[in-house]
Amino acid sequence: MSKAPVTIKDIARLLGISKSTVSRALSGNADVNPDTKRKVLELARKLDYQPNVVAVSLKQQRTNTLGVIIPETVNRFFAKAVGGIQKMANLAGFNVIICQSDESYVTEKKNLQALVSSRVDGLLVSVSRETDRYDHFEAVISKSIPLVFFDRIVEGLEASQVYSDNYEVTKEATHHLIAQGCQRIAFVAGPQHLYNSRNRLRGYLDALKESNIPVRDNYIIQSQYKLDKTDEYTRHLLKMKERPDAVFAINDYAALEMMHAIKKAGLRVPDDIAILGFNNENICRFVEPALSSIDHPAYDMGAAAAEILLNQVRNESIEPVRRLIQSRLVVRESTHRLKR
Amino acid sequence: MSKAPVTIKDIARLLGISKSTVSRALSGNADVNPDTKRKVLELARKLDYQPNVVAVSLKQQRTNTLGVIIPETVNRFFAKAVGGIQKMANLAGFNVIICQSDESYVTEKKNLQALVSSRVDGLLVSVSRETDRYDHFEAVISKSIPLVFFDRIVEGLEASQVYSDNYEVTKEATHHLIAQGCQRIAFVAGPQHLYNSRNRLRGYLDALKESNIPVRDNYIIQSQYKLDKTDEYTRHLLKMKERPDAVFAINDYAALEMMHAIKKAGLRVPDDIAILGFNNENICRFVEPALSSIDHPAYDMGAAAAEILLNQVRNESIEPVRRLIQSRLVVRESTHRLKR
DNA sequence: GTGAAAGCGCTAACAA
DNA sequence: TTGTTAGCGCTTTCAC
Repeated sequence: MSKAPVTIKDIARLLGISKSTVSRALSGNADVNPDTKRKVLELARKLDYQPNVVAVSLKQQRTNTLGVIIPETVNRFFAKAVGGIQKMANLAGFNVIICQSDESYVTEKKNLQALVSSRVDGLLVSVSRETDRYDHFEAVISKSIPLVFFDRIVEGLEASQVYSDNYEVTKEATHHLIAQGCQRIAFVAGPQHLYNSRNRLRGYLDALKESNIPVRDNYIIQSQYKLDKTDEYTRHLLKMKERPDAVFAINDYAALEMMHAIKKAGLRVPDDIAILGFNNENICRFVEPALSSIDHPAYDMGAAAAEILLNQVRNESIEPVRRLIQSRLVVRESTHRLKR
Repeated sequence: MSKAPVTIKDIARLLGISKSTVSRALSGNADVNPDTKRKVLELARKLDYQPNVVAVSLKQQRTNTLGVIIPETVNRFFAKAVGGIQKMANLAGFNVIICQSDESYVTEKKNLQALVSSRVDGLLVSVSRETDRYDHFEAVISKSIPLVFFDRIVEGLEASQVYSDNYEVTKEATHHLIAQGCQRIAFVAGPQHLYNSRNRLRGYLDALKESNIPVRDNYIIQSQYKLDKTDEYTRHLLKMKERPDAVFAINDYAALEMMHAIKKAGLRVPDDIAILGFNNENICRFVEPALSSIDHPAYDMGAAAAEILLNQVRNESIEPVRRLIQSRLVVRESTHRLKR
């Protein structure tokens, strides 16, 4: 039912000129008789002519489009990062296609192929939790398609990386808990094939070591892949003989869920158990006690990644770049113990 | 620097056959000598051939792509709706391009033009808060591009709509507050040119009317466009001579912020002031008191909208459809008063 | 300043 | 079963 869209051919026919002239008039970067140009622009506007970017893309061998793969849009961190990406891309006149891997390697690989097939000019990727092999990225790199990882980065590939200092900030946060008098600090760790999860765990362990606090394996909880087991962890932790006096949660929502359970169990936060979140969602400020957390500038990471990618796309030089974006510890009530 | 991607021409040359044969072998829906076919597929895999969908799109005059315009990805409601859209689209072999209007009419219009220029096969739109005229949508409709509005719908256009019963559920929720003994119910209303905001306000007003509770204008707060004035509203409400005994917030985050301020002011929720949110975020369950809210099935709305659109795209019939998705009131502690 | 023609990668009607 | 050809909408070289 769809009417055929207006093309330069239509305009040319109606004006009795050739389509090359119409093209030139429309693009504006070639000499065209001002009078002809005016007529063309007028008619184009009147017919609501929209250039067919599909045709332009085919001709130019570039789509002015960036492909993005993130684990999930409902994850606020990535939603914000996408905001930064889109901002930068649009400023540069680029479109953005967003795919979700749903934390699945298989889906991530399919997304990648779809984006390559769509001939995006470059790729921005935050890998899925499940991804522990990188053949699909290697294929992209061998095609010389510019690729920038952000946040959930992959090491050892010829690709740029925008990442935050998970190691440093986690170490700092652990020291902060220790300074509050906490000695039995539980830590919920993510999958260890992920760069970020590894660094967080390292930061935690090194902080303990630096403070001569023995590491106890049963305080380290290995979070599962997909299932949300926060409920289970919490019960497990509360039942321990030597109950932890602090918990480093895997994110803010898990922290709040834990806090809820702890309070239900008749314990006080932070005096019995201090809680630390991850991501510094808005909501941290509005709960009681207000939740301490670690702030990652998601928007900035997305923007930085897009900036690097756009540079590579335009310069045709894809020399890998590494950019660190600073995270920071935000101390609120949930980890602020009054000194005794 | 980017290497030229492998094309069917390359495969044809390497195999000493014509590119039409390669095309046929690859597409699989034409008679090709099984032996030739095998050779083609083998070489294609070996060279990691990815069909150029740009060329296919130009040829076929359809892109197998849906365009989506939402106000913001950081809004969880839309993030979830996008999840539903992508699921349906991918099942049907369609890609999705997502644009954010940032709640701006101008950006929305630009997004729309970009998507039309990209020759998407259909459009899914939730209008920006600022949008109060619809010329840009009319232009799309006059081009016979299938268009489905979801959640933030527009009335009076030849387009399909997927919406939730804001009127009914708001009325029900208001009656619930009244049943709890609330008589002075404050209501934070959204911009009245928006269909949803209008219906919510209507629901609230009609409930009061049905219960013979006089409407008091100063209990109705007109929320501003962009600025988050929750802080200001709350102080204003708390300072009133006849302080409200219930507040209908504009969303869950605003509700939590209000709850926080109310508690800080030494008042109890729900006994002094009951609070009702909107959207039923996960977090509602983990705050104290747990927040009553209204649940909108965002994912389902997105999925339903995509389903309708895909139908129209495939059938070439764009007879507008209206689909209602049920919302529901979720009562928790923040509006549950013990009867005296 | 303008037009004719070629070609981007692919599909499909037609011919062989 | 296969090859030839035309053409999707656009840009760009070349010639005038």
